[in-house]
Amino acid sequence: MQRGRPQPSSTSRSIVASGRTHRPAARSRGIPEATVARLPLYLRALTALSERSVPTVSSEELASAAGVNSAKLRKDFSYLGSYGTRGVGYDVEYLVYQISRELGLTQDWSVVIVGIGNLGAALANYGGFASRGFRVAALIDADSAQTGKLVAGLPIRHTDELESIIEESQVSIGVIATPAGAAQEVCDRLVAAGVTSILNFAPTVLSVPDGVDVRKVDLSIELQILAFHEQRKAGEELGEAIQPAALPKTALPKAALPKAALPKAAAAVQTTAVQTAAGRSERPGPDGDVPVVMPA
Amino acid sequence: MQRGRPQPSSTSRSIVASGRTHRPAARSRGIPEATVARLPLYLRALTALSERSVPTVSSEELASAAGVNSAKLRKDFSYLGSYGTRGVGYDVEYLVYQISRELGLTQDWSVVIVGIGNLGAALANYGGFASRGFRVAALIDADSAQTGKLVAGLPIRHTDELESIIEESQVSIGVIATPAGAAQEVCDRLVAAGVTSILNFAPTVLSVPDGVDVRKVDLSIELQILAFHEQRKAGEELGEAIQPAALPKTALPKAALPKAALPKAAAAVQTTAVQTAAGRSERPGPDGDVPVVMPA
DNA sequence: CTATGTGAATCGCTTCACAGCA
DNA sequence: TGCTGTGAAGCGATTCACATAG
Repeated sequence: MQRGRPQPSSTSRSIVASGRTHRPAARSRGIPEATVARLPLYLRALTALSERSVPTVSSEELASAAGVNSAKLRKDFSYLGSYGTRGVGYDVEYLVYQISRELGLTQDWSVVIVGIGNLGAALANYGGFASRGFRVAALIDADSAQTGKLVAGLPIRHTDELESIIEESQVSIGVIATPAGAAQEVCDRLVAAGVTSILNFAPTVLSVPDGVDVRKVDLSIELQILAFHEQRKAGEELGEAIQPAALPKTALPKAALPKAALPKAAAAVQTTAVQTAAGRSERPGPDGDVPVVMPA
Repeated sequence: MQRGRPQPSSTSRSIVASGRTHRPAARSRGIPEATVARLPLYLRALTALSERSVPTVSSEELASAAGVNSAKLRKDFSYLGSYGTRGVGYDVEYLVYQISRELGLTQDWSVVIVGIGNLGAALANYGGFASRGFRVAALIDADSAQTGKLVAGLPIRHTDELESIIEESQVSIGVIATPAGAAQEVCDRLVAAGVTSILNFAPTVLSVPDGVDVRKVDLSIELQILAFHEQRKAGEELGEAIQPAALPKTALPKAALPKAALPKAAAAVQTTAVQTAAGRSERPGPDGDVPVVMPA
């Protein structure tokens, strides 16, 4: 337990989020989460075909363009309805429309990007934003020295205006690109102001009330996963078992591991963590450690 | 020896990737992919505890700090071995070490970042890189006008040097932050030069030979997934069924949908992968997974 | 008595394989 | 004949619940 915070809703569930936040049974008409996650992929492939004026595609072709196998694609589409023609394939334009509608892209969504450092600027300049019904309502940063500067044609606005901006522009999606230490607070303010979906780029586990979806994008985690597999590959080549045998657990029942014995994996972190110290560590769990992209 | 390099083996399998690329049975000693994806999360939480000099944690505490439930955490740790003490909990330092080792963070990994726009710069400045055994060997960009400029203390080098840089620095992980159109070519060169793990930020499905892992981070996809849920929430409030009824499929057997009726969903990607797509893929990380982000 | 470690049940996604329609 | 749509089987991951160690 921890995290009590001025949340609008009742009990502050923690939950996390990589995928759906929780919500056991809330699918409109039951489209599997895994399928939803692939629809954007299909949409992108279909859009490319559409631009080349290709009228129809078979599940096989579309699947390979999207990088999935055809059985999976057909099963995915079956959740949307029977939009194909046996013996022929799928009508590209029609499918683009159906998927767009299913994903809610037939309407505009206002988003705000908080934290305009290199990453925030990159996101602001990202073309995929505007091209799919996402409208950047504002760019927000806590550094008043940045206020007013133009990024991607939009003026950076100060954090003080966050609530009013959300209100005025009916923002429902917030993108957090701040340092880890500021993420939870920004998140809380966004939620309190009415945002119900958050895309978090800060390396922190965010706590949000029920009903709010959080998805995270974490570079550090991705790299670590790659490292794991990379290590595995190296091991296979040499007949496995190269790793320094794990220190026998029994040898050190309690804390007893000489810092020196530990590879610098842990120690190093402190480097950046220091800066993160900004956000006091009163919070139990998450709170900074891995620094993330810095603001301007 | 280390990192071997599979070389663009025979047929250019497509594969794609969000999670592990494929490889049905290749786990060293069988740690589930879903567990591997969570280890970085635990490590981060543990690191924070370590900095606060907390000696031990219970599965319950650590789980809430990492945003997962305790049963899952205990099951995850059980794959690594019995590192806890019944009735007490886990020794923080010891666990940090074990997880670091398991993830391969006890050794250094050289990475190159290709495409130094806003995103590439953001990644270069990302503190989490250096803090976990990842060493940025070089920043590479195709724009010769940028060559030599310093970003995060490192000089930008020209694409022409890509192969020699990989060779010299024994780079095994490549981060692609170029525009979508250049991604596949950069990927091919990285792989040909010996890179066996790729983190792709370009909104494209990359084709790589077997043995090469690709993970992707795609902002556009994440936003679309959020939009889907956002739409669902709105629907619930109003008693569902607000969406403009789908055009009856039967009404337009073939292409017949007036462009104008389609939301402006299309228009932007035009990838290079379309042509090459081939093999099967795999599902993204354990949970949600994927998404995107464009370069400058 | 507490909190880990884990077999067993459950859930969800993927893959198979083929019926059915154009 | 060709390709979609889908029941059913197969698998992996999550959750349950409790035996077990300290």
